[in-house]
Amino acid sequence: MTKWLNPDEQQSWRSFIAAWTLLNNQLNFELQCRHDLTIADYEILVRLSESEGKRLRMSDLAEATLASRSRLSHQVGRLEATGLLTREECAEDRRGSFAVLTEAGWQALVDSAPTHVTGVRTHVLDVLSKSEFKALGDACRKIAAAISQESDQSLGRR
Amino acid sequence: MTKWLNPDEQQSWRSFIAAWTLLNNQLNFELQCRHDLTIADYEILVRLSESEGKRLRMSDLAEATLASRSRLSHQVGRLEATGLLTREECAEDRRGSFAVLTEAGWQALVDSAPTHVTGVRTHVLDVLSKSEFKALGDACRKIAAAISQESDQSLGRR
DNA sequence: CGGAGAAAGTACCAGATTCAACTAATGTAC
DNA sequence: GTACATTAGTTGAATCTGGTACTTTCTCCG
Repeated sequence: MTKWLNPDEQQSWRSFIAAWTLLNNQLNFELQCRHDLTIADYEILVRLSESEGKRLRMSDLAEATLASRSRLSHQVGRLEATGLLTREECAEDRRGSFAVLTEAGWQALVDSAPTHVTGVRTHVLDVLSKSEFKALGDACRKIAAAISQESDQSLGRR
Repeated sequence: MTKWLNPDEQQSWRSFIAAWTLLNNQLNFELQCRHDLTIADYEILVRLSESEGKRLRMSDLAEATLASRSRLSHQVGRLEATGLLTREECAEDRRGSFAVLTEAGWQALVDSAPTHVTGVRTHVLDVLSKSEFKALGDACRKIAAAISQESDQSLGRR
């Protein structure tokens, strides 16, 4: 028998959905308006910028950004078309390829990061106390960990 | 000058993104697998089911589900095609129309709700203590409220 | 070795989402 | 009451996403 959510739980759950949706829309809007980048683009640039040699294997990048391989492939294609990154083939594993940040990509990130970070600060950090934000982070860490772990298990069970 | 996120803040922020993304994927997967509904479909059915006469004006439904009008219009079209709801014209305002839950739509909701609620419980409520979940809800409420309020203001400023 | 199976990526296709343009009805101001 | 701006909602094209099938390369094990 299903145990339903009580009204409080329901409301919290809906707030979670609303917070994420509104936040994502807003941050995306700001980024797109001022720098012609989507959040997804931005995430990719960030991950590459943080990596050794400003490059990552496609799969690693997909995993880091929680995108499907297919989606990432399309997206990298687009970013390559606009010149923010390039693909390079991988010497050790000739099936593989790297996405590599170009100078233009790095510059795009440098330009857009202040917008994004300021957005996150304004809409999240400034709205919460330190402990509230920490609690949010902790809860989300647990949720993410639980799902990741579970899907590892079901993969293992195959 | 931009004030960057420190590593802890960064990590919490990324957990928030990860939690939402993984959760959404997972819940969507469960719903789609077993009931051939997306989360978005489900949300629409829920909102209609909660409304007077199991009907809502398109704009109200769009607002409730945080969807754009265009998106909602397409989506309602699809749900109409599968028979889960119908459109009815609005007598008071002849520009307007209602989305109305059909018997089949109600049944689809009755069937799928246990899957969804169980999913939310398993992946969220069971993973957190009562107070952790409450903290999550409270933080999200504040975030959502802040963004809504801000965009109201900027609308007002027009 | 060599053959079966797994992994990395891409390509293709179908479905979803956005954007801008559009129709039709309503509201408002003179 | 007629013209202008607003609002409700839809439409179609362009873009984005996700699933699956496919190619190439690697790995493992006999």
